[in-house]
Amino acid sequence: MRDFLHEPTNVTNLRTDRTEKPESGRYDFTAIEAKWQAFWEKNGTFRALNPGEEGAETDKPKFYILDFFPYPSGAGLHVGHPLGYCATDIIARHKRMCGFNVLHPMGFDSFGLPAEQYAIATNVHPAVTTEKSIEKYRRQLKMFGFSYDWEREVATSDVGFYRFTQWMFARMFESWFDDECRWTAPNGDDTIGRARPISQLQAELQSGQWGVNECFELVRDKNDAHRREWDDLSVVDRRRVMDKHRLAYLDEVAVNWCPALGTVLANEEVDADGRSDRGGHPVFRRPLRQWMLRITKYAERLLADIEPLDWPEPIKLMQRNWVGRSTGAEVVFPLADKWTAANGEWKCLDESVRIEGPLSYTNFPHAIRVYTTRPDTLFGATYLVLAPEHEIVAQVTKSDQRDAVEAYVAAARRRTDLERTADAKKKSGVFTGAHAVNPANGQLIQIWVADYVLMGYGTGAIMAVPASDSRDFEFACTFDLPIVAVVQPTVEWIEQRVASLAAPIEQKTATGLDEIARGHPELAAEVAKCRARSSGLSGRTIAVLNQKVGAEKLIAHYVKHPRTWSAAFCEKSIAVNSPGDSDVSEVVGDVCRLDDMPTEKAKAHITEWLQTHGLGRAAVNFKLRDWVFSRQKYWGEPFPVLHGEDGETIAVPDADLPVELPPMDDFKPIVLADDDADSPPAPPLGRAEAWVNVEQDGKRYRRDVNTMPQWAGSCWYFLRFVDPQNQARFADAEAERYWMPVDLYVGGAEHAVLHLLYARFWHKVLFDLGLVSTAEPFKKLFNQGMIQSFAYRDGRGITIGPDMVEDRGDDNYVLKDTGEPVTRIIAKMSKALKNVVSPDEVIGQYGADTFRFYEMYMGPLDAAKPWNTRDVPGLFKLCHRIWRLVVDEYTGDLSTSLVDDPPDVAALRMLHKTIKRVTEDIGLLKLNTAIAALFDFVNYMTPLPKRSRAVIEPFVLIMSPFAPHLGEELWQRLGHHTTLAYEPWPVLDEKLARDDEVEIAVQVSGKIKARITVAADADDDSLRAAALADAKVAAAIEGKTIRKVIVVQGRLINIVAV
RNA sequence: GGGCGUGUGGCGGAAUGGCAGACGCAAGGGAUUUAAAAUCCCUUGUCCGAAAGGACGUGUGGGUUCGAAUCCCACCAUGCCCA
Repeated sequence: MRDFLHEPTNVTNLRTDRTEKPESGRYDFTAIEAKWQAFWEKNGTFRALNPGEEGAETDKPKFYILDFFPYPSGAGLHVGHPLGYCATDIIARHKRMCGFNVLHPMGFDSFGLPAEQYAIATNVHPAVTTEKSIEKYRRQLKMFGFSYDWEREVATSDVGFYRFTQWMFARMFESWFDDECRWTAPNGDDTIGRARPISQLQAELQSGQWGVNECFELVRDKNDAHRREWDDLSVVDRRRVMDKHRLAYLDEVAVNWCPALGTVLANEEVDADGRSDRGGHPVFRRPLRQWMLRITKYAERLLADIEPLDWPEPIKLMQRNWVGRSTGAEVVFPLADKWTAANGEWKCLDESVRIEGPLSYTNFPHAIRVYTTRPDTLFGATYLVLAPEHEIVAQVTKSDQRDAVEAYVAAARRRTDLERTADAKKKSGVFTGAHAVNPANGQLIQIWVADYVLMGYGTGAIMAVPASDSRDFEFACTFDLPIVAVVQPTVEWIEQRVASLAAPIEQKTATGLDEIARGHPELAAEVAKCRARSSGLSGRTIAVLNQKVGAEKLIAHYVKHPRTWSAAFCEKSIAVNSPGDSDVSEVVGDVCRLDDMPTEKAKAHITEWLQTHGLGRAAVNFKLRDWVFSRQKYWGEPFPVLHGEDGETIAVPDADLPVELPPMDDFKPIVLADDDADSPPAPPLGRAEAWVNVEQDGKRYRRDVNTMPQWAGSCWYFLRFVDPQNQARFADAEAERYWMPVDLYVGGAEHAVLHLLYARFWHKVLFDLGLVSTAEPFKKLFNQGMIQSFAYRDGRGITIGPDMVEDRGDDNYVLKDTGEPVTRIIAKMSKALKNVVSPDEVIGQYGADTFRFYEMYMGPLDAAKPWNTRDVPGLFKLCHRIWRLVVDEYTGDLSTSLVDDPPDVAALRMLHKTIKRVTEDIGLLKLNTAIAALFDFVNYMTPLPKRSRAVIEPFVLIMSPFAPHLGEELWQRLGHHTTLAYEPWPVLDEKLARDDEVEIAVQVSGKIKARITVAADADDDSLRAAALADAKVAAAIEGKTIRKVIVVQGRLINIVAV
């Protein structure tokens, strides 16, 4: 029977009955969508023209609307990808109809690890698999009818694209960052610090304007004692000076080395157990020579410039936290066996050391330098902790501790940063046997090694103030190190501590409160009373406690016995015990006194004291690290540099770009034993001998065998979209000035920090070098939510995919096999759960317009929401109903209800209300409620016997951004001969969008008692009178006195009566 | 462990200080049909009630306000990001 129905001839024969619909009148989405996609492509409907191109209307305002471009994986799109694409397409189409020149491009982020892994797994070259994946994505994307200008498509792995990625890298290699450059940018911003061509640095040095010190740092002061002149430097040293300043530089840095994969991994490619994301192989921290980008130089500007951007506040916050700016001080802790402070002066016991000039933070041998955000707590620094990698560890360790320290350092190397800091409870560490001098009070303090201190932050050493830092507190408790309170806790904090110490009384332990009670007999009595009541301590009880004992006494107790409170007070407050009554006779010079100072003042005061005595200096620190920019992979951009045999590294001349990735049959990395932490990396490119060895100007060089990370191409692809065919430059300057910045950038929040931060940094370098016109690339950012899927959970809490579960209706779900009931939950789409939905099926069954409607109607664009296939037919029905507003399904002609008569006022009102709602909601990216407005319009129109063309035509226009194929088809059937893509957006008549009469709720003392209908423009007095005149209202206020009447225009009236 | 977000009918959601549940799905009823699908119309938060009507109701508990889903505090649950 089914087969029979699918026979086209038989179907035709069956169509004798009037209820069978002839071909011409049906909503045939397959034919319609194919027809209009072909039409748009053939007519170049969505070609965006650059200034200077024939036909370009540069007088129009521009709108650059961009999606996060996808990574083309082998699996193809799932329904999560197009969510943002549908939204941007609606905006783009709306903007076109509002008279904007719209740039709306699409491309592919096609270099990177997943493609390479896929290629290795299938043993097919990544170039081949990537091209296939892109074709699949392109075909899928085209099914949706997106109005991309496909002639602007780019792929980051195309040589025509990555030659400019290389060119930009070369610019960074040949630039340095001038911290002190004050300049006014073309956009009018006054800025400090600028990337400049490195040739300018060389010129300044050559001319003798600037010099360098022993560390090859720049010295601008001609009288600096440590200054050396360019002319006095050897050729090698001159080269070192240059290399030290480049924005792209080589350095030994600690990286995640995975021998089994033969490559370093990014932090996000390492899981919490210190194993590789792919394959679960061990990962080691070890120093390796890597390409680095000096993003830290831009930390201040990355922070400052994010402020005015129209980005979601949480994303801005995440970026700020990532940059992690903090202010504090760097402090010198002299080693106890090398220094004494006698007669008001530091004396070095190591006679081989000659100190030139006065002691200072940078001129203080045999000392440990720490960075702290809380220099005001220096008097509470009771020990020092070094990161296991700290170079001074071996030097300071005493012989009887050497074995223990070395074992500890070796073990720490096997742990990732994540592991080391994650488990805050289990503190580990080892004493070096050495001591340092606390410079504020002269006391000897122990030096420990512990892996909760990371080499990457600050100086790799910390001063531990257990009373003011929770990690130090736990560490001090674990190893029984001294705890001295130097900041007086606040009343609120003490109250909260009392509460949390008292809370467990009921259950088991009362030790915390007992400790307090021991110090204060009055309190002990109260505690006993509470315990007798066996109710624990409520907030009220604590208030009573405080009244009897007084918060001041509790605070004083904390200051004396911080350990008993089992928590550190880490906030800002008032300094105490600084120096308190400790013996400070050993201290150099005048004693620094901080007691009674608020934290900020104390910070400033001690920082100045440290500076004066050569023991420290004010410092700003960032969590942001320089960007590790090389990978030992095949499928990425080769570095456009050459390494000479003499150690010289030069950029490949621009004329020789691109440096093409050599074709290799064997593109796999050399993999090593899992635990071979010390083996050298062997990138695949190293095996391309013919490619690696080059000769230039008679000199032999080797190419760099690393490749760039996946982020590289995405740092600037939006610039290439502006002028994708340009062979001479990454983009024509005039076109760049016209289109940039991106007006709206839409994508998932998962790239919120890294991609967006890297792209901003990259853009700023280009900006400093005068290559682009805007300091920031993305004006407005919007994060679409994740599309989730349903899954099920059984009694044991195990998650089960939908294929195992039977839906018995009414939220009743059971296991197919056993009939065991399960509950429906919302989960991520994953292959493992088999709950991934492919757009191909949905579009095949219902069409692209229905798909677009559905995804936009699911809920707010930025919210995570579950895909529910069962809801899709509702939107399919909407397409049908819109169709029938215009077309007679039986004949295929225009509907007989469609008339040329002028519309009645009610219909006109409905139209203008709909225009208003849809227009406003599109502007706010609230596309779900915009579609609800379309539903309302259709619901209103459908039962009407006559529908005026004058309301239907504007409706077709405003629904067309959502369902463009349907829109175009209806527009054509309504007698128009051109695309509606550039038809002016219907003009709203505000007067018609508002009703003459409105229903107003009348409350009596906040409860609704009646509803009255009044003129929309009625004033307060007449509203009040109308409300009081209502019978139900009169009944409700019977016998009461009216205290107040609140009138909210157009909303409600509240009569307060008692 | 820290930060940020979310919590509303059977389900997705609407309302961001002013009539809670728009709109859609699902469910039920009716019209049409030989029948079904499709279509069109109606009902549908919970509880009490035959009905009229009433009470309750936006995770929980408190607070601010004439008025709170919306703002504040605490807690619970859940998601994301970072460590």
